[in-house]
Amino acid sequence: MNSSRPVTIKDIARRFRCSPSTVSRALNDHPAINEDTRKNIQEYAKEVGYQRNEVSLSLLNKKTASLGVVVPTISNYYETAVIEGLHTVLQPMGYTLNICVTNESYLLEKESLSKLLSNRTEGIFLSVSQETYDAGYYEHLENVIQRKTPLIFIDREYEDFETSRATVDDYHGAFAAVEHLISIGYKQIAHLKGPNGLTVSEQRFKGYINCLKKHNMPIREELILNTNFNVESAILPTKRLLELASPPDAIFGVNDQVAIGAMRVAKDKGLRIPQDIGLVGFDNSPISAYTFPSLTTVHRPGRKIGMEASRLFLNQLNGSGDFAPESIVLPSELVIRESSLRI
Amino acid sequence: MNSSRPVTIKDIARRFRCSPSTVSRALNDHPAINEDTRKNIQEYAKEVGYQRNEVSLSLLNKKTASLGVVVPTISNYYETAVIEGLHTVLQPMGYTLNICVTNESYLLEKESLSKLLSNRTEGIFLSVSQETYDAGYYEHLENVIQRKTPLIFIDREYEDFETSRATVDDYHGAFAAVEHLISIGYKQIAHLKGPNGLTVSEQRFKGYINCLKKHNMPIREELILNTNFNVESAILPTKRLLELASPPDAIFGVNDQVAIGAMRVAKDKGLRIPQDIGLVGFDNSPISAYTFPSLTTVHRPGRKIGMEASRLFLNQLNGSGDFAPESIVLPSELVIRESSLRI
DNA sequence: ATATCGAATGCAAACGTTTGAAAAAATTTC
DNA sequence: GAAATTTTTTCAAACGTTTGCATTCGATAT
Repeated sequence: MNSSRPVTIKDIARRFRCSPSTVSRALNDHPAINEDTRKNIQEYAKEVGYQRNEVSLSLLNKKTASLGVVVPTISNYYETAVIEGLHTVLQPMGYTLNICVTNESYLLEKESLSKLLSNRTEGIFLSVSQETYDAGYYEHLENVIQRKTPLIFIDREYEDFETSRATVDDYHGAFAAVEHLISIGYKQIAHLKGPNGLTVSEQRFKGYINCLKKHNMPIREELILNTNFNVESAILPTKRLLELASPPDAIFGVNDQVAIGAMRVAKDKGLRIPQDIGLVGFDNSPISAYTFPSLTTVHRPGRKIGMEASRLFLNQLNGSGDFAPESIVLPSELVIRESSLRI
Repeated sequence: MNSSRPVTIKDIARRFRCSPSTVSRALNDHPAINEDTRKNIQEYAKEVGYQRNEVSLSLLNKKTASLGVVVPTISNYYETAVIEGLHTVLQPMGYTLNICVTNESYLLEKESLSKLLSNRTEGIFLSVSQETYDAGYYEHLENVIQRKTPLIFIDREYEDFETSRATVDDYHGAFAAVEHLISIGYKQIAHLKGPNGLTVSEQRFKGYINCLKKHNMPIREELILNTNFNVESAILPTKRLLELASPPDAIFGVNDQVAIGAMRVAKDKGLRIPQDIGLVGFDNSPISAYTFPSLTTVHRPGRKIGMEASRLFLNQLNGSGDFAPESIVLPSELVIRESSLRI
């Protein structure tokens, strides 16, 4: 029972009738320690499985080597890709990642951040939740900034903070996607938009609109409907689109999930893709290459985003006092597959 | 610059010319504190954004409220589902999850565990890496057990440890999958096996073998090839299978990824699925429902596994001294789709 | 024999918080 | 106005580790 208490430096000191300082120095190969003492102590420590209590060190040095990652969800491919990217860079540097999932809830986001600050996390990667944006609150962020804890926005962001951020060029990706549909010859292009207010949604929406404008195509309000980033949320809106008197001949979904939902509905209605209706998604999730027909989409480099975000964090950390926030915008890339290739 | 140092209880005490104890008690609504004092201190604390240093508390109470999750990867659907399940139960209880990715490497696994122990993590969920099993080392685990840190195995496990574990009934899932193929009328059923040694691989393999035996079907060694759980690793083995003088008329893949890899190769060879060759996977990952044809598979309840594992952890934590490890085995369930439905 | 030096070790403070026990202050009682 | 009582506050130790400075102990040089 008692054996479960971890061995401390004091325990070892008692055993050798010496002071904790000596043990500490012996374990850390301090030169001023007698060779024999050092060897004996190190051997004994190994034998009893001594493991330095990093908590006490954290307190002493005010360094925790832990970072917070606050994301709306981890069940999407993209988010895990980002986390993997963060991991790739930061785990080898000794950082520990504390993953917090907000489920798109403002309250959970607030609590997560508060918890991370209490735990003296050394940096926070944040992709804000949908509710947060809707609510328009950002006191919980003020808090982080006041602490001068490096805060890196990932993808979803607030425009009005002096922080670093890593985002994908959603605007041009969307623009390219829609332009591709136009070039194929689609005339009535609908958009299944993401939730209002989020930068991601709005940028893609803007790309859609501006591309239509550029090509002098009419913007039909009834062809723009909101969805929620997941498959289910696309079902009803797509049905409504296809039941219109003048239905669209192509749909640009805010992400792959939504496009796949639309694909389902279209197939159920007996429409042929891409002959009767063209489809484009966004994300280039692995699944998009295996749907039937395979889905034209816009590649979003999640792993790279994670790695870039790490870099931004490290820059801010090592930056001397006069730190200037950086914004990294990675290009997105159109991936043309079958779902839009009407000949 | 200086403003970034977090406000401490001592700072507040100085401000009110009182002792830290008073501040601490005031903040914690201790009854023995004067109402006015309490209010003033609380107000001021809020104003300056005081946030309790949990690190110091961890040291004092020997409780860190953090748990380790050590997994080979997070880029598969199943793993993230498990993590989500863990999250669902444990985040509301105030636990923080430290995710460590081993990339199937023994060394990384060892280091991760060591780090988690040093950080005085209160429990560890472990899905052992492939290399670890191959190497046969388990000293790093002895260490965890010696510390009496609750260790919960997830899916991949060692047989010979007295720990709790949550696994899916791979054996019967595989058995059902193969039996389904047989019932449809497939005669030459190949198996793309996972890496040798891992329980997951071996159980599914055993299900495959025993089902063939039960139905008096010959076991052809050349129809059993190893893969690595990912799409790419299935390509070559499948090619070899299809180039045999007497090729299989069905393939049971160790997971969906592998089955999808096989599907790719089969289609490239001009084979029709399920008419010319039947395919079954394992996992019921979201992608499996959207491949063409959709993939027959075995559902593996990742979220549930995560939640059950949490329960096991909590049991062990709250259990009085005489703790007996539990093994939870969740049933897997055959999901029949198009890839095996030859009429 | 004593001063000097170098090597090895110990002391004490610090990180931020909580908490039982003691002390101080305020209030009540006679 | 003093004693008793209650309310409020402070003291000190503890958690585990590191580290500048002081100390001790031999040994060497004078």
